[in-house]
Amino acid sequence: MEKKEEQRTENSIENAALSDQMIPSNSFFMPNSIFDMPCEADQKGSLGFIDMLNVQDFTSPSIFDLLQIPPAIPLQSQSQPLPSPLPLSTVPESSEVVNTPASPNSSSMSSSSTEAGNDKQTKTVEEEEENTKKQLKPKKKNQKRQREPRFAFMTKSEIDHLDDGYRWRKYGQKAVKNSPFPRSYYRCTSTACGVKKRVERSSEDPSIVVTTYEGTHTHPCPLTPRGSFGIIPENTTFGGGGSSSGGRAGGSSFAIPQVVHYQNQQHQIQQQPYFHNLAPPFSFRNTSSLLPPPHQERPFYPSPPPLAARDHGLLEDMLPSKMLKETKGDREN
DNA sequence: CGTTTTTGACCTGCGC
DNA sequence: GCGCAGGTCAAAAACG
Repeated sequence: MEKKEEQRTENSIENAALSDQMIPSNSFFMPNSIFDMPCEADQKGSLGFIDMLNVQDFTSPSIFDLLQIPPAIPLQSQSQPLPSPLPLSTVPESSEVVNTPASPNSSSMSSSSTEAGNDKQTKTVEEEEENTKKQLKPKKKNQKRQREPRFAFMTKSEIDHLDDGYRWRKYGQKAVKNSPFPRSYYRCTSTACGVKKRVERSSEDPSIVVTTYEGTHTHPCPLTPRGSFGIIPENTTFGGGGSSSGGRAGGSSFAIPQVVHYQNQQHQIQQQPYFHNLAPPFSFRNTSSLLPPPHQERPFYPSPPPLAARDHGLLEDMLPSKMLKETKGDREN
């Protein structure tokens, strides 16, 4: 049983989150860039954090495109150099993570999902809707449950449920084996959107919240009065406009998102450096001290801005020195 | 009153 | 086939 236990333990988080991707460590996706992009998103409809991740098709080019991310891009954008309407035709989701950092700076947040995706990605939004609905009820029969591409983030936060601009409804909570913290399951409240997300705290570091997004939003961010990132609305995280899930999770918090490396085979969450440049773009509750003036919109940097300078100070204030070391080390690599 | 959270039960997948 | 753990459902409760 021990073995099993170990395995399970290891999987607890990875399962939750991953298995699907490999995200290059030293480059989540440059908050500076992505979160600054909202300048554009802002004008067109405002994209939320998740939008950036999954729904790059509404108006602006995918962040991944912007970031010059090669092949391995999340969700639909994968192999889609240009923005296109949701229903991508046939995205050969090569499932495997083909992370090929285009450049040292390119943040390739690959997504690729191994398990799921294939079908859905080829379906139309409507189909997806139906599919989602069906899954809610009749499912439970044959056929393996299909899973969508997933993205996992490690976030240094006091609260479990971070605002990301979308509205989520909690539909379940489960105790995780070998973890004192339960895992919460959320679903996007938008009827046509079957995106889910799981939130759990790392048993190793309670201050870290592992958020796993699964699926692709089929709608623009509902909240975000004015863009999601970049502009930092008060009391907003991830540019979300306000509250999510009823906002009951409220409370003060700060969060430092960090992409987790989920390696299928290694089953290991690498304690990657929390965002190298997590400063501004990422807005978190009560982090005003870390943020630039709310009105300050930042231009999108095609290439990483002065990150090195940035993550210093901020990071050191918030992260364990150990992590910083790792961060540095990672960066040097 | 509508929406969201809570929570126990049920379903599913997987390893043994 | 069995048991375990993850994931989801759905009724009840809580909240605004």
